[in-house]
Amino acid sequence: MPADDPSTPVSSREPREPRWLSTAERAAWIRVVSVLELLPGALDSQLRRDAGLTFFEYYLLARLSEAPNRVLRMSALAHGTNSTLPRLSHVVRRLEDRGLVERLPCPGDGRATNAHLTDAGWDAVVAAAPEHVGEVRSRVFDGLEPGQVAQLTAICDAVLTTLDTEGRTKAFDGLGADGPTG
Amino acid sequence: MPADDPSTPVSSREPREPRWLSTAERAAWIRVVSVLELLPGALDSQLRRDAGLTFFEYYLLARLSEAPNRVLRMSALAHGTNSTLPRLSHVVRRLEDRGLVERLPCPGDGRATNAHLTDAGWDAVVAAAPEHVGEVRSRVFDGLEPGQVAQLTAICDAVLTTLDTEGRTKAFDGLGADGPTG
DNA sequence: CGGCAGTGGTTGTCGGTACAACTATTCGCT
DNA sequence: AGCGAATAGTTGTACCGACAACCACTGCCG
Repeated sequence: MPADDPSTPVSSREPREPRWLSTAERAAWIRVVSVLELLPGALDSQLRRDAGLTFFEYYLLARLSEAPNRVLRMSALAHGTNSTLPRLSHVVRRLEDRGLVERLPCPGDGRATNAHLTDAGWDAVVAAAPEHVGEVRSRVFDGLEPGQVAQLTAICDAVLTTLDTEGRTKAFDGLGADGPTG
Repeated sequence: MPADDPSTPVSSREPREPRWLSTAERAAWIRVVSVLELLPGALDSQLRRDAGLTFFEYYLLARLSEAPNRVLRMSALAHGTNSTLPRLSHVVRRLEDRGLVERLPCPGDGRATNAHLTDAGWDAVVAAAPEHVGEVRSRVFDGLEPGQVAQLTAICDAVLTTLDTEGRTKAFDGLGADGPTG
């Protein structure tokens, strides 16, 4: 319990300890925190309202829709959605109950499970996509100038370097899942 | 249910419907989504591990620590944390159980409640701050060049324009809460 | 070919958030 | 005054995600 002067707000103390945030960094951070708090909620509620899907569910289905044969191993899907296997397992079970996805044992590796996007699942993503993309546009890109899009890409790449221990962001390099090779 | 060619991934179809994302926007968006997914988790787990606090709880306490007399009305606090009153009410109750915050009826407006940061609460934020700031640095700012910090600020401001229906980001302009004026 | 570490997934439980009622106080209007 | 509308918070429920324990299969190594 440091006995610092209690009349001074925590976050604006002098950098006696090295490495407090600079004024410019603080200004940026406050805004980043707001975006982290508000943007997921906005995306979630639009998708919920218009498609009955979570933001996470939507991206899961979208990932599957892009995969060869619309099939991906659970671990590859977890990787591709920046998620964990336990979380994914729960979500996929719910989606399976709704008929949007089905789980098949992976031929060639008895441990693995393949997730397959059903026709109903495909229809659901296709139906949800236009409005979702519209939301992303109106919430994010409409306010940005072209140069800022590139800046944003570079900034996120820099952040993901320390955050994304694997190369999750890098496309699914043909990690096709219908074969045993995995 | 559009009957689009099922062999084409949803997200790379031609812009027959206006307003699909451009290639550059898509590149940016994929990264933004990853950050939205990974960063909160990283911040949460560091704070949980080192201070027993949620990211949200930490920011709530930090906001209170910056307020005059360390007091804020619930609605002002909800506003300042980009949150809702129901959520805040639950969180504050838990923090009150832990002795970090106390709730007092607001003199002058019988409907309102003032949240007050206790000494224990102050100590908790002060103790948690250095490591949390270190985490923010290492996760976000260490990878950025000075120019990118300003870019990030501008980009978030643009996004928050459509997201932040009120001027939440703008500092608590002396919305002091110990008086009835609110 | 038999044990054993490592990999791939699933399940159980708990904490946290959203959403929808519901209560209590204040404000506006006549 | 006094009634209705609006404001400020709280509570209840249901769902989602984190974490830890657990099971099943594979692959290696003697």
